[in-house]
Amino acid sequence: MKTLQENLRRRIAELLSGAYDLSGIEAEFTVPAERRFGDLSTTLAFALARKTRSKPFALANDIAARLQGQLPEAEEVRVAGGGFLNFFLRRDLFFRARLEAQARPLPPPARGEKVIVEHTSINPNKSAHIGHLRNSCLGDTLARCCRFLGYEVEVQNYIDDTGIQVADVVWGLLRHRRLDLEAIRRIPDLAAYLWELYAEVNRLFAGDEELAAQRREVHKRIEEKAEPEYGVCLHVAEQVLLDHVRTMEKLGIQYDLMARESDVIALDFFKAAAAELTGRGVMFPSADPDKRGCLVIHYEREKIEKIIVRSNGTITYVGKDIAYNLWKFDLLGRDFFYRPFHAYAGGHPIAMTASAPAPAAPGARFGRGRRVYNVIDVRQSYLQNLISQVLAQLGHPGAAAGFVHFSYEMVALTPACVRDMGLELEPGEEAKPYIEVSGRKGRAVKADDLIAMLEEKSHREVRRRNPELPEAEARKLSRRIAVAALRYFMIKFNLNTVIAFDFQEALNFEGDSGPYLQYAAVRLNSILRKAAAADIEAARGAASLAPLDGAERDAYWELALHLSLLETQAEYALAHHDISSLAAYAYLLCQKFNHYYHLFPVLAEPDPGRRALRLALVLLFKGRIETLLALLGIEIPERM
RNA sequence: GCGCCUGUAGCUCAAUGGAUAGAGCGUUGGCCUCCGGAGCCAAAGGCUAUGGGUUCGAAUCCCGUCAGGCGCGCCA
Repeated sequence: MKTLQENLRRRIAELLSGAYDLSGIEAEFTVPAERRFGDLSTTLAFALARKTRSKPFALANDIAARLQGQLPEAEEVRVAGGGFLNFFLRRDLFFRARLEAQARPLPPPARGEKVIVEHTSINPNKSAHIGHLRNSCLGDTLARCCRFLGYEVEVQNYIDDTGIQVADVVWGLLRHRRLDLEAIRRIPDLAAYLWELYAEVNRLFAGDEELAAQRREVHKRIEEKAEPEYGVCLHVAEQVLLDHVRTMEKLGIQYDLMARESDVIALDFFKAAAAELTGRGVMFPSADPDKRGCLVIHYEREKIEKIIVRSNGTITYVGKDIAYNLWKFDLLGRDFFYRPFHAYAGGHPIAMTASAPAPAAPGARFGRGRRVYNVIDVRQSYLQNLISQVLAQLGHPGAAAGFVHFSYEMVALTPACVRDMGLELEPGEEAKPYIEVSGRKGRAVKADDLIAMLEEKSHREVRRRNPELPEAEARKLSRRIAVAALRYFMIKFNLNTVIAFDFQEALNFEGDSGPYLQYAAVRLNSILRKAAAADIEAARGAASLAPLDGAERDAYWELALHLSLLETQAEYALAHHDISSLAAYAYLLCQKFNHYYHLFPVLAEPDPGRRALRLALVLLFKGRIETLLALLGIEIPERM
């Protein structure tokens, strides 16, 4: 399809070049809402009319006359709706090309461009929650999308293992619960244990100066590598990180590199960045008396000074993040050391940064991205914009252009949902549209709990429909369905839509949901199995749509046309940062398919020509939906 | 105060400046004489918050107004 659109665009430009100045105007094609308008539509005439200040309708008619009969792909060009140029494709030719492409799929074009996707990046001090799931599902789908389009992709997860959040639970373990490292090592599900503890210590800290001072002291001792705090901190960060990896692996989400903040600090990345920043005058001593002794950067957008180096000489989060992001583009002149961290069941390794040469270091080279996607929620826009500004100020326009804050709105809880979870509402919160998810306040749905609920519901449904299925099979199937439901739910909304989390909606397996997509694919596979058993063969080669009668031909053609748009859709999703459009496309395809096979059964069709054509469409659909659902991280089960 | 985002069916959301604003849930009514009902068909439900403007064309772009959310720390 892509080449079809490109061919059309090029031919049109050639045919019109003598008559019109098309500079700055590109023919973009869309599929019109109704087939009677045509198969592909372009608003070229409107754009040209605007430019030349002429009437679009007359212009469109002239263009149509010049194109008529000159395009090998198009049967006819018509003008409608005041100036739309509508193309009616040569259907048999098009359909044969689709069958051909299916039989001999081409690998994606190599882009020769490395893309880094940073996602997840959860503080390693407690289990993951639903807010983190949105991040990871978006990030993973983005990474899959880049890979599908031919980019080399590296997935990084940034671990803030030195922050105050980890210090909080270290304080809780050592001073509040009075455990030693050995006792801490014996805690079975540490991340879940800390989930409770983190909320508890934050309640204790609130308004207690004495405890707040203790907390600062613990933080300081961790920074100074003093025992037992430092050892407990390392243990906690590593164990919780492994817990996050396990949680995400359930959803088919994998990482290539864990980048640790402690290594950014130990290797003094900021020193290299600071030299550049001061050299270029981007960072300078503040003239503000309140910020005496601080080094700051002027944030142009909001005309404020952001502190990068505190008066005591320590570096803020932003400072470390600037250094880390310079490293991602290979603009720092320094590199981490690396060590193996973990290997997935399939063999894929995760590396972790290190601050000294490691004995069994992985061979892969990390970083050196041409484009960097930071999947971080919208609340960090300010800091991400600042980094982008700094990249430009340091004389790296390419990096500034390739730096993308892949920003999305938060997941929140409705007041009703908070109450259902047995949690207290603060005064005034009842009237709010939604309430922020907070691990600190213990106000969140744990990712593992939600996954378990989805598996439980899915298991009940599976059991009801397949009572004879062995239990192990039923469990495996339930997991796949749960993953589909969750991943689809997390990406189906626009990025700037706040998800006001609702159990009923998240647990929905009907209609606009992941399991609906799986169901369509499962039904389709069932048809193919029965066709194979009955030795029915699909049409191929010089197929023509002629054996189909009117209504079916239109429905058939409609589906074939939409099936061809997968690559176009993926490119659109990436270019516009619109992951949800892929979910919508998948849903549209499955709806169209369900509709089609209800009207036009394959196996019961007596006419062999028609039957072979229908089967060819089912096969075409199978190929496309498998690819598309893989892009969304959704597996297609044998049955369900 | 400054910066960013949002307002669309009863609810939750779509709609790439484009043709008659679409889905799901919920409601009402139909459909297995079947290739599996996690499905299909149909009905009801809309002054796209509001007032202007730009455009051949506005839910979409611009300016006001109203209502909500997020960010702006020598936390990370």
